[in-house]
Amino acid sequence: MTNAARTDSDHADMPAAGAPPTRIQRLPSRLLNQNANRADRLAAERLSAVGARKWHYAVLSSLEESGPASQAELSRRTGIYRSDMVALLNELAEHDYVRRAPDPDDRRRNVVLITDAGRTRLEELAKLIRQIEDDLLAPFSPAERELLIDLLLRLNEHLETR
Amino acid sequence: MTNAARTDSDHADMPAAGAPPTRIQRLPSRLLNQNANRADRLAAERLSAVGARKWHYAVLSSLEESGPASQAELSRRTGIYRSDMVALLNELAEHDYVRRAPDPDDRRRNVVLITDAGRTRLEELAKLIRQIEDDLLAPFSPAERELLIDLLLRLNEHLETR
DNA sequence: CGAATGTCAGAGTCACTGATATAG
DNA sequence: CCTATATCAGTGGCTCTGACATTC
Repeated sequence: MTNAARTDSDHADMPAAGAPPTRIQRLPSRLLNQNANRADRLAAERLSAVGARKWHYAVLSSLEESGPASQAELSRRTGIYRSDMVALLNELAEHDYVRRAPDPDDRRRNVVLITDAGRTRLEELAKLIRQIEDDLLAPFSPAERELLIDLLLRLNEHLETR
Repeated sequence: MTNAARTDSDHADMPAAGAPPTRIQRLPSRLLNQNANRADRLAAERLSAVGARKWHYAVLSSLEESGPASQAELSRRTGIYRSDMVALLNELAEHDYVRRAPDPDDRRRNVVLITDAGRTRLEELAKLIRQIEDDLLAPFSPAERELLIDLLLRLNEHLETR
């Protein structure tokens, strides 16, 4: 009735793999969730090995790609909430990967800049991320990867406005 | 620097839509997450209007599609943890959508069955879910929907084993 | 004045762990 | 004896809300 040799508290009492997908397994929302969770775990595992989280990469990457920005602007770019950005930047600043400087033109703002150490860190994380994404998409051909990303981008755009 | 007329605490300080995607916006793991969250919110909103959650549908659907099962078996089918299944079944049983009967062949088990009321509820939820998925995938042609689901299924299979 | 910024404190949800009593 | 089942209690992470002082 059950399957292989697994002790009690494994993952979530896994199904008998290889079976044809049930109705709920074909639900896009479910598929998205399951894939997101698994991809996240994979990424978190690898990144925690170097003491990083994916948000670190997101922020550093944005700073390098689009230049310095206020925290609110960074928040917009990355999709991370203003309120959560604070602690995140604290983490990055502790390691001197970023620096906060008061904006002379607008004293409400901090200008956040990436440091040299931050750039080095970013390269390290970028390499890791590339490996992770590559493992993630291992079963797909380059064309399929493009296709998947494109579909997800379009879906994202559609859901953005609800 | 900012965009339209939005009060302070909207969503997450949204980006200027329509811009070309940045590096991080093209990351599959990020795309999956964002889409999953948004799809979830959409589903939760609609389902809460009739006092349901997506897990209700998952369980009822599984019972109808694959027949009665023990809680552990249901857990395997749906991917919901055994420990979370308890409260979920309590909710469903309160409304008499499912019933727990002791399994005569194995007194550790409860056999969970769907009731007539449960079947009616399932139909109601299935209709809602169809609408939700339809809205979710609105921008895609039928062929593209199949494609997306197929890609996500394959990805899921791949990540299942890590 | 209304709106944006950085910050903090906390809610709600979800995946997940661990332990226990009971039964195979 | 080891394993499975149903159950309960609790953790950790993440999204998200609300409020506040300061500045535009």
